[in-house]
This record gives sequence, C-alpha cells and structure tokens, in this order.
Amino acid sequence: MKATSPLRKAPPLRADAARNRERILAAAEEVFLELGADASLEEVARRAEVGIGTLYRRFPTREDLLAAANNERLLAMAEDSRTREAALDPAASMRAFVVELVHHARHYRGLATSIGAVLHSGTPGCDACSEEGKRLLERAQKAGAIRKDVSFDDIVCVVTAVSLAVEQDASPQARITHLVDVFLGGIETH
Amino acid sequence: MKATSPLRKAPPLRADAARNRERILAAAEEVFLELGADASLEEVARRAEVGIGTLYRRFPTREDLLAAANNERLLAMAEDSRTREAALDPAASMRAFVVELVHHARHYRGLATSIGAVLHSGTPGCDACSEEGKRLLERAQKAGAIRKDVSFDDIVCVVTAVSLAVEQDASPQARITHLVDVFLGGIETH
DNA sequence: ACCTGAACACCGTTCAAGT
DNA sequence: ACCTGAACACCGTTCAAGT
Repeated sequence: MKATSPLRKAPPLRADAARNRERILAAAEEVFLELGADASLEEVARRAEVGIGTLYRRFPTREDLLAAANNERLLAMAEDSRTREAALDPAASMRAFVVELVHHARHYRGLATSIGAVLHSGTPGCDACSEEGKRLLERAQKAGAIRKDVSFDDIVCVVTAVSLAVEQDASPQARITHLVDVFLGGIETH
Repeated sequence: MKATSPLRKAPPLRADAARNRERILAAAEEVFLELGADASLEEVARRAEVGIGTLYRRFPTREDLLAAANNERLLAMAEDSRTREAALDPAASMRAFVVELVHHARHYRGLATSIGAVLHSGTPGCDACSEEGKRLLERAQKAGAIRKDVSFDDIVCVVTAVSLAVEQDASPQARITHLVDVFLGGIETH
C-alpha cells in the first residue's frame, strides 16, 4: 500500500494544480467577503489569476466552492466547541454551538442562505461540525435537557432561520440571542 | 372629492396600462409556477406579450413583482384565517395560521427565500396577513398561551425557517407539522 | 493531467424614439 | 402617459486547443 491515502478516494493533486486550488480558495475568501457569497465566479478566477476553466474543473458547482472556502473555519469551530464543552452544561453547550454557527453564517453576506447546504457538503470541516453537533444534541437529550424528537437537521433549521432573519434586518447582536432563545426555548424541556 | 380614491397615493392607471399590468401578473404566475420565483423576467414579459420596459416601469424590482403576484392569494388567506378563528382556541389558530403561510410559501419553488420580504411589501394582501397575524398573536399572548416577548417578526422567522427547510429536502407533509411543532413549542407557554 | 480562454447562450437594466 | 426594443454590460458554462 502507498504512503498517503487520506481516507479513500483522493486523487493526489499535481503540484501546480494544488497550488491553483489554494489560489482559488484564497481569492474566493477575498471576493466573497467583499461582494457576498453570490459574487461572480469569473471575478474569483480573475483575482486568483487562473483561467475560469480551472475553477470549474476543481469546483464544478458554486456550492462546492463555498463549502471548500468554509472548510477551515468550520474545522476550527468544531474544535473550539469541543474544548468549550467541559465548562458548560448540556443545554448551554448546545446553545453556544448554535450561536457560533450563526456567527459563522454571518461571515459574509449571502452565506446564510446556503449554510444548510454547506453543512451537508461532506467537507472535513463540515463533517467535524455535524459530528460535534450531533454529539452535543445526543448528550443534551440523554441529560433530559432537550426533547427527544428533535434531530440535528432541526438544529440546522434553527441556525438557518436565525441567520437569515439577522441578515435581512441587519439586526444587532441582541436579536441573535433573542431568536436563539425563542427557538431553542421550544426544544429544551421545561 | 372624487368617486374612487382607494386609500391614498394611487395614480389611476390608464386603461391600456391597467390591462398590461394584469397580463404581466398572469404571466408571472404562470412562469413562476413553471420555472420558480427566480425565473427570467424577460420570459415573463415575453409570455405577457409586453415589452420588457413595460414590466420594469410597473415593477421596478423583482420583489415588487413577486409581492404583487402573491397579493390575491395572501388576501384570501387572511380572509380564511378570520373565518377559521372562531372555531379554534388561541394557540391553535396561531398554529393554523403559520401552517397556512408555510403552504403559501410552497406555492412555487424559490418563494420561501423571499417570503419575509413579500410579507413586508405593503401590498393589500400582505397587510391583511400581517394584521391578521398580529391580531392572532396578541390574542394568544393575552390568553397566556404564547410568550409575551415574541414578536410578529419572530413568527415570520419561523415561517421562513420551516418553508426553507421543507423546500430544501423536498420533505413530506409530516415534516411541516413536526417543524412547526418544534418551533412553536418554544413559543407557547408550557 | 492539467490549464487556458474564446465561444455560446442567456440575463438584468436603461433609455432614446415613438404613439 | 405609456410602450417598445435595441443597446450595453455582465454572467455561467462548455470545450477545443495547447502544455
């Protein structure tokens, strides 16, 4: 067997291809921050100094690019949540997790709409987040702190709702906590 | 004073203009049903047999058109809710109202994303809906059935969340009631 | 294997000319 | 007052040619 086989199917990129991938990702971060998540892909390619075809070859759909561009941040978030976990009770960790995800969705305009898709993209970062979220949910449910008929998809739903609401009225910090409170209030067992 | 002055500012359309307006609205309904709420406006103009400029003159933004296209349906919905109200207790009427709105948002693909904006557009139908919703909410709050710190905007938020979730996984009827249950569970006082 | 960019089809929006 | 449609600027996506 070979030396490096990450998980399974991962055709190891040729050196120049790998470099281009990084350039695209960096450009995407820049452009999305500036113009929003629905910015022109041609602009991204332009800024990465790469042919538009190269971008499409690596990221066939816009969502693929969006997911990849958010990978590292999601990875870090999952990690943070894990270290935070010990200090908080089950319900509180879940809340913190949701609030963090909402913050993440606010990283640039237009991300909120796709946050559900991004969270289902299969990226390492997204998988780490899902696992962490599911673990927190199960823990809270076993502790009797959250209703048993609630799924992780329901949580994603809450995150999307809050993110979208916050994005639309450009609301202040306060509205986030209020909405999380309202939505999670129904999930937590009284 | 004149004979017909609807409410206030309403520059009475010239006959041909009014007719064009109707044609555009009818075409929009058709096209949105077929292609989704993000369909091409040129296609709408084409189908209405009207110059694209005419469409823009009457509906400067896509959201204007979307709101106008949903006016009648929202009007009917508010009316239905009012007649239903007597038969249900405060919490149940609120739930029924939310479920109806979600159904409305499912009328065509892509409407869910804009349902919040549509509900704030100032169209007669949208105003009727807002009024009805606010009345139901207040009633439920006075009856002690729903938390007092919940606003109508929060309700719109719930509607958006559920609609989007349902639209994304093309979920069955069951998921709607589940999500409404989860979200409103937190709003109703236990 | 990978990169490039021209080519194609399409869209949103404006505005001068016309009734 | 209103309508029309050409004109402009832009975008997504594909694919033949090139390394």
